[in-house]
Amino acid sequence: MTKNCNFIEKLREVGLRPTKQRVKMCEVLFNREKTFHFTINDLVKMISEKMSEKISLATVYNTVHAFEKKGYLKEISIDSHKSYFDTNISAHHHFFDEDTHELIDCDESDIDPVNIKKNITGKKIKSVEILIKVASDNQTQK
Amino acid sequence: MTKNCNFIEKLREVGLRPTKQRVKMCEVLFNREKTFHFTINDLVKMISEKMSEKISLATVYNTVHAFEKKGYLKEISIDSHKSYFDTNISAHHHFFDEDTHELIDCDESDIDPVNIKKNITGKKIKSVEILIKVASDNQTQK
DNA sequence: AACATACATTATAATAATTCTAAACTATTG
DNA sequence: CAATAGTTTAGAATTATTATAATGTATGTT
Repeated sequence: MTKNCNFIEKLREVGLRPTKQRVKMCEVLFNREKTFHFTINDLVKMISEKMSEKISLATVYNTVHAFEKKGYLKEISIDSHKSYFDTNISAHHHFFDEDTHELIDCDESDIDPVNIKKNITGKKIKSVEILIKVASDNQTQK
Repeated sequence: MTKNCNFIEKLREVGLRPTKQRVKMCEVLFNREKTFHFTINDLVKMISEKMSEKISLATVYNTVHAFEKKGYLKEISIDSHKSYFDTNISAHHHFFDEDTHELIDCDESDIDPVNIKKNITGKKIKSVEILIKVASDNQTQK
C-alpha cells in the first residue's frame, strides 16, 4: 500500500509518531473519496472492525483531538449530546437530517456567501458556520 | 407583582403547574428587557441566589426542557461541552465570543437572508442557523 | 542490530453533564 | 378538605470525555 506512506507522512507533519493504531485511524479517516462525518464512537467501532487488535478509547480521543488542533479535522456541533467531526476541513456548511442524524456537506455553490454587517468591536471573525436542519415533512421540529 | 400572574399563565399554557420553583425560574428567565443566554449551571446559580430555598438540578433540567419543547426557549449548540439556551425564540443568529464565552444575538438587520440553492429530496428545512465565532485579534482560532 | 529515551497505548479511575428513580410533597379539583 | 395527579428532591445511574500511571514501542544513535 503506497497510501500508508502518505499517512505516515501526515502523522509526522502533525507531530505524531506513526504507530499502528494511528496509521489504522488514518486509513479509516482519510482513505476515502468523499467527505466523512463521524462521532468518536462511530470511529472506534470502525477501527475495531478493521483491526484484529483492540484500540483504546483514550487513543482515539487523543489522536482525533491532535488532528483537530492541527486542522486535519473539524468539529461540528449539532446538539449538546453529540460531537461530529468532519474530514472536510475547508470552510463549508452543513445540512443535518434530524430523521437519520446524518450530516451532509454543502458545496460552496449551494449557499450564497453570508453578508455580515455588524461586527463586535475589538474582535475578529474566526469562523462563520451555517447549520440547516432538515426533516421529512411529517416530522415535527425539534 | 402583576408579573407573576403572567408567569403563572405562561406555565399553564405550557401545561406545567405553577409551583414556586417554576415561578421563580420564570422570573429569572423571562422578567427582563433583553434577550438572555444561559447554561443550566448559570441558571441554577441565579435561581439559588434569588431564593432562600434550594432548587434541585433535576427540576431545572426538567423545566428548561419542558419550555424548550413548547418553544419558549431555544437551545444553541456552540461546542459539545456546553448547552446554551436563549430566551429569544425568534429565528435569529449568533455571535460567540471565544474569549469570554459569551453569546450575542444578531439582529435581523445584521445579516442578509441566507440563500440556499440545494435541497434534500423529501426533506423540509426546519431551521437555518448561523454561528459566527469571534475572538480578539491575537487569539488563535479554536 | 541493540540501546536509551521520549513518546504512545492501555485499562482504569476521575470528572462533568445530564437523566433516572422512588419516596416525599403539593397544587388542583370536586 | 380529601383524593389524586402531577412535582420536587436527593442521590444513584448513565454517558461522554479527560486524566493517570504503568507498560509498551518507534526512533535516532551507536
